[in-house]
Amino acid sequence: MARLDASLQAMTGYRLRRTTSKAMSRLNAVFSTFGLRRSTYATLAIVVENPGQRQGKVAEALAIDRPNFVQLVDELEAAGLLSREKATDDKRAYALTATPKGKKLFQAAALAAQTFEANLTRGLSRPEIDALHAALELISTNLNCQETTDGQ
Amino acid sequence: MARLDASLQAMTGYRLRRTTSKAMSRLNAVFSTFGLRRSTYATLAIVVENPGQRQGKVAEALAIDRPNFVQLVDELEAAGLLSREKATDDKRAYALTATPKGKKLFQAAALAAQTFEANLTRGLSRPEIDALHAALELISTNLNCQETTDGQ
DNA sequence: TATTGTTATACTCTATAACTATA
DNA sequence: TATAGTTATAGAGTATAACAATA
Repeated sequence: MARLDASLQAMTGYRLRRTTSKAMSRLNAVFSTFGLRRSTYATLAIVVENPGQRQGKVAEALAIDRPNFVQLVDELEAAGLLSREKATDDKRAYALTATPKGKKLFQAAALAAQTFEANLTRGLSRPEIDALHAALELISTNLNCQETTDGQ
Repeated sequence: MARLDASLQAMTGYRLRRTTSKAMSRLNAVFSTFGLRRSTYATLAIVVENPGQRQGKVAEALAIDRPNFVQLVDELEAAGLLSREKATDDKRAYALTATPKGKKLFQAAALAAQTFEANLTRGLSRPEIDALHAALELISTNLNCQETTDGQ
């Protein structure tokens, strides 16, 4: 007998889960050397590249529920990596901006992330990586549409 | 400006995470109609298809830490879906076997899982699905090998 | 000594209800 | 009344140390 999970391996969902789980664990290890996790790195990435965006918009872009995002921003702010500034046009809202320290840390972490990416996709050609991304995109789209078709 | 996470989208790791996260959430919803979760379904699948396997071997196949697997088996046993039987050759070990009720529930849940799979991969040809699986397999292999090469 | 299953524990991620201050 | 950010809380998944029974 080969693998006990032979029939599960036929399912894309199972393969996605197994591969992603392992990859995310390793990626967290990469970021931990910078005092970051995947979520704080991703937050920093968006804030560095989109200065002044509102907190809620950043949370939405990352598909993180707003209540959970509050503590992420707290953490990054406490570490001096970004700052909350009152939005001029809406006193309820905060605009997020990366500090110089935050930008610098992000650049270093991004380099490590790219090295990780290269190791992750080693053996895949550029067209193969593009095809992988396209397949994941299509699956994402299918999942969005399923909201409607599932209930029938 | 397009998407706030534009640069993150260039990374396979990020795409894997976003797509898989959404898919797993939906898959849990599918299994919940059978009183199952992904983990209990996967356990049931292996036990149905590999009767008499030891608890530790099943946990290992699913990459679930043994302490965490105990409560999964407890749950399935309490629901009358599988049974623990003392292994004949090793008094420490338990052999897991699905009950008739467990087999029946698994068959029904497996059908729902296949429907979910079809919706998930809608728009992908069989060769494209195979290529996706191969890419995920290669990435998994790369992740295993990185254990060695990362530290250098 | 090492291994199987177990207990206890803790940490992260995720999800929801409800509050406040503004709009 | 709705929205932005917040607080509190609860559940699932994950990870580790340590124990009893057995090998």
